[in-house]
Amino acid sequence: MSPAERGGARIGRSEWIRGALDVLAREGIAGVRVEPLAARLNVTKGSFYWHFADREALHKAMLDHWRAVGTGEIITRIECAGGTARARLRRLIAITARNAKGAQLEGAMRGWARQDPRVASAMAAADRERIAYVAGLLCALGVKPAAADLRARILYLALIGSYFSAAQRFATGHDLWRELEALIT
Amino acid sequence: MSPAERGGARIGRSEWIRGALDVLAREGIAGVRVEPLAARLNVTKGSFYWHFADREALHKAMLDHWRAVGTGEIITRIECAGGTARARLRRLIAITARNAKGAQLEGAMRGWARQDPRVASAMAAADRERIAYVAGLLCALGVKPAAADLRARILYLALIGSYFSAAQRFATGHDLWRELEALIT
DNA sequence: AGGCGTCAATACGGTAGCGTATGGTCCGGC
DNA sequence: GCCGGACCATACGCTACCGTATTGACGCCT
Repeated sequence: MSPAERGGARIGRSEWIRGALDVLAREGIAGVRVEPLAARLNVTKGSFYWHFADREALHKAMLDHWRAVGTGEIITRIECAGGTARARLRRLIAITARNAKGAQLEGAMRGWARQDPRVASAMAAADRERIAYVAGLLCALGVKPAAADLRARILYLALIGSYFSAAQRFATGHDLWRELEALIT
Repeated sequence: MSPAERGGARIGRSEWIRGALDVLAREGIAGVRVEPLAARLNVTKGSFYWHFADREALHKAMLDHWRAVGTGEIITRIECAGGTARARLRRLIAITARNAKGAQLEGAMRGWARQDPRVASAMAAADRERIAYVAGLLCALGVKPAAADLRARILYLALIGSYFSAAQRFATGHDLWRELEALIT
């Protein structure tokens, strides 16, 4: 049975990676298995082993893709939108604190990082970059550098925490983030 | 080969649960598998299926155990130690922000909760209880109830975040928590 | 001493997933 | 028209793990 016969189309490496990140977001890295993923993509694993040497290669590709596009995406978006430092900070919080899709993936990545040192070090690099960005915004708001660093870390930890808060009620609500914003500026 | 011949001892349900929680903390729920766990405990799965109906039953027992002893443990410890509200808050932060062992388990539980609604609801209940406790402490320090609730949530989110911060450097350091304590009181 | 309850070892069948090998289909260039 | 490369299907062997069934070791009670 050829792909055309089944109505399925031929796919490329990037479709595999996208699909894998999708599964990662919902089931964690343990859910990223070749054959179930192939079924989701309406192909067989014959396709997979054409594009990838093995499962490990897919994992590496997923991480690389995340590093390349997932890491700085938010910062880029905010910087492009422009505005004052306060507006950027607001936008950062608004974008991050909602946006369930990205939060799912971020959370799953952090779960993955707990078990794979390479992922952990990629996360650490992303964390450094993002915290530095937030600290810069706070500096622009007149917070002294030393305090800005501490407060950027607090804000960032709270954002990470919101990805894992089982009680959605506690992590959402504009009140919460407005209060936090007021506290750290 | 009997257990005595191998130097191994007969074990009970609770050893299985403890061992399973151990593995959960290190590898996530997907790592909790019957046969590897049996090997770790120096028995065979013959023992497992004596104590549990199936893998699912172990998962349920793990969750029950955590609910029973893991949830309120910290609060109890702090309340027993006594002291002023500020001292209790300090102790809470100190105990929670370090103590790698508990953090590992908490993190793994939160990862598990992402995939199992029963775990998620247990986590949510624990979150409610703990946040209410922190809010109570803040109230005792003179923070108005509405603000106390928001700030308790902020502190709690930051603590959760610290479990998942890939860059340890960012989640540790007494400066960070002292600053946070100063901000919310 | 015999019997019973508790716990564990072992052997077994079944399934899911990994990776390989091989051949088939489609499509563009010549 | 055919040829080669890109992509996929299929069949296969292998391992890890699940759950069951059966038997065996050990302690305790009478």
